[in-house]
Amino acid sequence: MPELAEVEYFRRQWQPGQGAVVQQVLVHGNKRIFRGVDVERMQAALSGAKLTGSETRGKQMLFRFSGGGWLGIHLGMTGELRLEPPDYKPGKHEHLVLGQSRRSLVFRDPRLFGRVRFAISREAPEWWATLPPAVTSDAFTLARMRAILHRRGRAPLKALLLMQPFFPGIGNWMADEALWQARLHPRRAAGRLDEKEARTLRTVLRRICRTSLRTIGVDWSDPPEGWLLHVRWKKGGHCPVCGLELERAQVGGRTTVWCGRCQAVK
DNA sequence: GGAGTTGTTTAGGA
DNA sequence: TTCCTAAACAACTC
Repeated sequence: MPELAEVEYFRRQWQPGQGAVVQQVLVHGNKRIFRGVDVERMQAALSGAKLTGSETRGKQMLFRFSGGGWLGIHLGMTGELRLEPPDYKPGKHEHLVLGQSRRSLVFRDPRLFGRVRFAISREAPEWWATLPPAVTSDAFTLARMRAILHRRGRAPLKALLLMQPFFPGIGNWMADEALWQARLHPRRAAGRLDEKEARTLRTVLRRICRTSLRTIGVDWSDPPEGWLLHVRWKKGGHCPVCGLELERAQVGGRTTVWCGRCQAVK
């Protein structure tokens, strides 16, 4: 499920726990989810620590704790964060529960594609500090957009937009949405865009990120009418602009939806 | 029962 | 060396 805005939504779910002390840290099972983490050290460090802040970058989340603990969470394909009552006993797919006096902060992920990281340090850990600039940030300039298109010139646009080092937070539906709004065919080679198309793609990407953060990211409300998102899951869905039945095929290894008329190949 | 899934990592070939 | 693709990971729904 989670792309940029969904990740932000889930980060907010733990917001009521900010400022409160974690009394108990429950970890469920073996778990590839915790690969690379010294789980006992994490449990020791977070027990008695206060949750002091959190942020998202792309699909990554970081939770900061008193005592220098940093908890990184990636939701994978099916992860979610939620609140449950105090003394909550984790179910089968609930891998991490931070028990506070008034609530439990729960990380659930049935498919185990998610990932937990942990560090103790003064500054944010290296794997966090080195993440690329947000698509919505000032650093995501037109020059940067052009450089990315040039550097991965042979990649199909759809595959390029899914590369997290370049477009942090963009996932399958956002990539399709952006290409549809920019009227670009998903199989177009990145290096073949002209100046105007590159500018359009950047503008559209930034708007989609900002708008979905203000809707989905806040309360899971719907993005604007007329977005491809509202029809892309339905089989036999039609283009919101021209009404033509949408195309559907694998591009860049992922199911891709586009309009054969509005996004005609050049 | 089989196909498909809003993500990432890795192996292997070009 | 660099870049790209397909498979693997795992559990659920249709």
